This record gives sequence, structure tokens and C-alpha cells, in this order.
Amino acid sequence: MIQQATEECDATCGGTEVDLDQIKQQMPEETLVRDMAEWFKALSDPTRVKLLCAMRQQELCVHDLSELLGMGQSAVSHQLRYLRNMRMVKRRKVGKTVFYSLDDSHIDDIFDATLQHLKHK
Amino acid sequence: MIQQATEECDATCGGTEVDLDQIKQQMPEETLVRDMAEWFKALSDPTRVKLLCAMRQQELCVHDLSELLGMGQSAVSHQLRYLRNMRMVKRRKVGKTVFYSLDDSHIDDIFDATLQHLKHK
DNA sequence: ATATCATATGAACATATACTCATTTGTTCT
DNA sequence: AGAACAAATGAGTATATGTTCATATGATAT
Repeated sequence: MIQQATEECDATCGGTEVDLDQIKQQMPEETLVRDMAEWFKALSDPTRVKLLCAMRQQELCVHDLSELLGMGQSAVSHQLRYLRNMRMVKRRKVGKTVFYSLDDSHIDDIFDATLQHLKHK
Repeated sequence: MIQQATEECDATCGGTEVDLDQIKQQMPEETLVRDMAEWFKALSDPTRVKLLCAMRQQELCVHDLSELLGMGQSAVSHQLRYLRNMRMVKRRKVGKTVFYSLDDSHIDDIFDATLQHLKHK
């Protein structure tokens, strides 16, 4: 359960009842915070969400993804690179075509949870 | 288990073995995709992540949050408004000071899961 | 009412982002 | 080798985003 501030940030808000140092200690490291933000940023664009949703169903080549989303090949390719750099998807080359698929099982969980969350609001 | 494309996107990549229409049907609605992206975008900035992490521990006033993050009051206030618009946090006014706290239990779960995820990589 | 303090808000600015267009790379086929 | 095709990449551009600065709002106290 989350604590409630023991009233009176007032008087002089500078000297609060709250123990900021203790809270600071419990905070995740700066680098971890950045990693978290970066990870979420990868999921913060509709195009990338769609790509991941599609790959959640099955491995797909760039061309098909491009067609599925109704977007240019270049745009899709750029976003796939982004997702690959984030290690969220991986490639499999077969001749000229490249198949992309999820490379992070965690995404499935997060997506399921989030979809549930958003539907019930 | 995710399906693997039945080889040969080749020949002419346009006519694949993959049933795009079926995949399309399984995709979430455009509006839902946008909502998802928007929700993740709220978590895609280090400042907002820190604010949420702090509030995860306890309710805090703007001044203390500002001090905790070592950022200007205005910047913090802007981000709190953002989070409030997203209905991720709520306010409680006591005199001049305003206390902010989480308003979305789902954030706890997502953060826990994500922190676990990022630590083990 | 006036002063003071906590927070909110608007404008401005610098940076980041996602797309398009043009071109390149890498592969297969003839 | 050269043609044809899938995908990748770089540059350019329009828009979005996060912060700062200055100022406004709202509340308390004198």
C-alpha cells in the first residue's frame, strides 16, 4: 500500500515530513530508468505497435509487413531496424527476402496485459 | 507458438503463401493500436518514469518531486499534467500544496515486469 | 487588501522522430 | 557478366516533444 504524506508539506514546503533521501535510495539507477524509458519508447509508435502485433501472429517478410500496414517499404524497413537494435525482433534471411519475427517473449505478456488494461477503461 | 512462413516469399514476393487478410483480421483496431502507443509514450521519458517510480513509493507534492528529481518546478508540473491527462496519476489538494499519487494500479505491474525484464538481459 | 508561497500555464526554442525520396547492397536468374 | 528484385540506408524535411523563462492562478497569512 502506498503511503500518504503526513500532511503539511506546508509551513515551509522545503522542510517536509517526507524523507526524500530514503525515497531517493529506493529509486532505480539512472541508467535503469533510461533503459526503461527507451524500452517503452520503442512501443510508443503506432507503426511499431502494428509491426509487433503482426509478428505476434507469425513471422513475416518486409514486403508483406509493408503491404499489411499499407506503408512504404522504406518506412517499414527503418522501423524494423529500430526494433532490431532494441532486440525486440530478429531476422531470418532466405534468398532475397528477409523474415522478421519477435525476439523478446516479454512483449507478448506486456501487450496482452496492456490490451486488457485499455479495453476495460 | 508462432508460425513460420511456409518458405518462398520468393518467386514473386507479391504472391506469398502467407494469408495477409487473415492476419489483418486478427490485428487490433486502429484506435486501439493508437491508444496502446499513446499509453507507452507516456512511459517513454526518463522524467516521467522517475516521477512514477517516486509516486510508486508514496504520495508526494510537486515541490518534493521537483527536488527529488533535481529539476525545475515548471518542468515537473508540465509532466505531471501530462500524466494526469493520461489518468496515470491523481491530485489531492491541501491548502497551497498539491499531492500527486498513482491513479493506475496497472503501472505497478508493468513497472515490476519491465524492471525484471531489463535486469536479466 | 497585500504579500507570500505552491502550483499551473503559455510561449519560445532546441532537439528528436518518422516519413519520403533516391540510391545502394545483396541475392537470384538468365 | 548483366538484369531484376527484396531489403537497407542516407539525406532531407515536417512535425512532435521536453525544457526554460516569464507570468498567471489560487490559497494562506499578516
